[in-house]
Amino acid sequence: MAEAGERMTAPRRRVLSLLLETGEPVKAYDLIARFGEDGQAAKPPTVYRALEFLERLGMAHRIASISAYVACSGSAANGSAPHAAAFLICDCCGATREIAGPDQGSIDAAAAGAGYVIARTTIEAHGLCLACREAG
Amino acid sequence: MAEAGERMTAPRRRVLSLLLETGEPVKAYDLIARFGEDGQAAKPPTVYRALEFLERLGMAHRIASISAYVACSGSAANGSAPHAAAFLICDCCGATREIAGPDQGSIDAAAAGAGYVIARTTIEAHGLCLACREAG
DNA sequence: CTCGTGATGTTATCTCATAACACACCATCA
DNA sequence: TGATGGTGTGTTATGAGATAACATCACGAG
Repeated sequence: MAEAGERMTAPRRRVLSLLLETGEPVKAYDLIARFGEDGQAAKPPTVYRALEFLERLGMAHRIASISAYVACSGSAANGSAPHAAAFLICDCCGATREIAGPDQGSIDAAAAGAGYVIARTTIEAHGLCLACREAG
Repeated sequence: MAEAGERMTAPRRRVLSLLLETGEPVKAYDLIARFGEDGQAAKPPTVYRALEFLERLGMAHRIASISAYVACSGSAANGSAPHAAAFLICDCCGATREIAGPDQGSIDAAAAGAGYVIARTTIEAHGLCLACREAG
């Protein structure tokens, strides 16, 4: 997966660790604030560059509709290629679940009909989770 | 579609008009800059509020991955309900096509399995359009 | 006419993200 | 072993995207 010469360095590992600890989508500036083990914040480019790296390797995803980042819960975390991501996002409490994307093939087919070749697809489904519906 | 008491007022009409004129995704601050017929810019909340209204009625979509807005090219422009949106986005030239989303039912089913009820789904597929592939 | 809801105008500020440059690390190959 | 080139990091500064809060206005219902 990684291009030759790419390394899992300390800041990248640190950002991945923060994403994994959290388990839910995290804002970039939350990562920046929590970056230093000693409570020291990082500079924004440090974290954004790590996020770009992790996303490129399929170990993290950006959820654009809420401007947040999350560790990949699928097979990519184990070293497979970057993959299509699909998320269920609760608009009430923010709880987010990554699910299997529905039929990447149909998107590719529709794209081919329009002349496009697709590299990455993100599906973001907003609604309410069970707990928030029950809470009214 | 519209809630009782909601009106298509002048600023909303103006923003929709700008979106329709453009035909491609437009940045919010481009709308702000072009808002006045006389070249006067609008204040950000004017345009953001109009965009929120248009999106709520299914007449426009936000494409979060590129922070842009586009008039809906589907049936919603004619007055149907807000609908799932799917976009093909060229990472090279920015050309964007709205396509029929693949099987909203399968997303709803997957969401139900996780306890979620989905209100809005956006699919954003990034890749290259035909022209950009041919251009190398 | 008056009241309530929805819409607008305005100021200020907040959050998100990247450009640009200098320097450090590390494998490799002469 | 030391020159080299790609990759990564640190730092400063700034650009871009979006919203909070509050005052005022427009309009339809009663």
